[in-house]
Amino acid sequence: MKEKSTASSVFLLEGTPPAPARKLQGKPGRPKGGRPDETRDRILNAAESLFADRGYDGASIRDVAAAADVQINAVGYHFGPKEDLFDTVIARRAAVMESLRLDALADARRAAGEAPIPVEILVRAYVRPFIESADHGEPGWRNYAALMGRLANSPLGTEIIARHYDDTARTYLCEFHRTLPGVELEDIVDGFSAMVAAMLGICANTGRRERLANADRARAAKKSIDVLVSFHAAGFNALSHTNWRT
Amino acid sequence: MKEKSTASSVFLLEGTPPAPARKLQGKPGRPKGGRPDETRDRILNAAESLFADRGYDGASIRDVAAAADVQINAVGYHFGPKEDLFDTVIARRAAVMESLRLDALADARRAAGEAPIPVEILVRAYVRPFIESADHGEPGWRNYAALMGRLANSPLGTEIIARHYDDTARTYLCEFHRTLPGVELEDIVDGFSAMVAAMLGICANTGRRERLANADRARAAKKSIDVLVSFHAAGFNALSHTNWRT
DNA sequence: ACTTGATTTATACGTACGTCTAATATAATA
DNA sequence: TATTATATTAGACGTACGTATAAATCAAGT
Repeated sequence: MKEKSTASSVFLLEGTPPAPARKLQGKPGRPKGGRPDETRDRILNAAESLFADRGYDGASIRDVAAAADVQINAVGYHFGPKEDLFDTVIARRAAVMESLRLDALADARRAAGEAPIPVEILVRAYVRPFIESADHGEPGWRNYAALMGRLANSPLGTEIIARHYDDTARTYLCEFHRTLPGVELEDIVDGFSAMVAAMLGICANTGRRERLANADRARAAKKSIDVLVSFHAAGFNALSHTNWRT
Repeated sequence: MKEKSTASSVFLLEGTPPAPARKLQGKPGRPKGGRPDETRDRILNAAESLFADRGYDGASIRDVAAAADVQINAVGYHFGPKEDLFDTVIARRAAVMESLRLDALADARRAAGEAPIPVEILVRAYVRPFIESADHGEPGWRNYAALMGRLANSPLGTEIIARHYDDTARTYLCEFHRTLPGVELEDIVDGFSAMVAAMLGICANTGRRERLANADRARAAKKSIDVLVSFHAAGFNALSHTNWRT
């Protein structure tokens, strides 16, 4: 296995420009005008899409290799065992997403000054990067969002999510706590979990919402975000107005 | 070597392991005091637990058979192909759950008379049977709840959920619509989806909520239900007070 | 009592899986 | 230029998978 900085891969997330003709040669050995980073990204994109569609166990390394148009062993060569490939798929976009969320939070903090950040702003700052990326980002983001939704309630996913997303979640929870000082942390966490679950459900795009609403197509991302924000901000506010001593 | 050899039979005879506790006899053929229904339930319970832990592809028929203490082929004999086994696992509890939910809705309708049913009552009627079953029902309900959570955002799960749960969902959506007449159906469906996602997230018991709240153990089901109901009822009410003009 | 069907054990088949090794050709480096 | 490192092709290994078949044994109907 080789050790390599992920900087190039993250950079390539912005867009894979040329899409060079593959299968330049059927010969073994390092290809002439080879671009290893492009190969790595092709494998990661294929894995992301297949993991999203079929799950970790349902997507085989052979499937990934075929979709990426590489030999089977190229996958193991670049990413090691299957679990490492999976984690790499999650990690490269988790880093981007968390940075977007922290940026949005920093903006909100700047706008609020010393005052608590309004709940609506907090909710929007957390969910908007995810939903918008899944909607207008490169197609990979849509697969990634579906994959995260599928992972949400699984043991494997929980471990990975903890590793990549808990830090930012805690940062947000502190802000929620500051905005809602009378609410117990456990209740805030329940609301936060509900918010995340709803966000993932929207982006999973299973078609159930459209079916139940008798709609012929998915709503615009902007409307989804607005409804989600309004709904969950009201939920958070209700936590401080409720007396649980029933 | 296609011909069945006698050597293998001899090997198996001398390799007979110590008889397991449950095995009344190691002989082939229908067992003496056999209870086929009990065998079927054992297989379904084992499958339910393993599908919940490892997912559809991650749990093998061999795993299920071993956990149920039956031969591999007993599974296929009783339930057919793997997909049919999976559907049977879902179906048996879905029928019970939907009946509990429709009962709760009927009670609410009776209490409300001709008036709209309050949102809090609707939310509680839908989520309480699920959360309570997962909490103090037979242990299989906990596995079932975890399995449903894992299924929620997956293509396979979507198809199965549609088949078993959409009818009742539509019935509830009608009531929500009656209670919130000024709200578009699509917005109500968004709220309903958020509610279901939060409910499943609670019952999936991944431990993330406890970790983020620095809690050492899960909250009581009653408190979870109360928070969820209060939170989501407020969310639904916000849908009618919001102007989506932008 | 006899026959038929149901349920179990035992075993096998063909395929797909994740991983590994070897060979080879280019890139990078000294 | 010589040498090492890297990226690719090709093939194989051992295991596990879902499923199928045969035989054995008991239950149930006649």
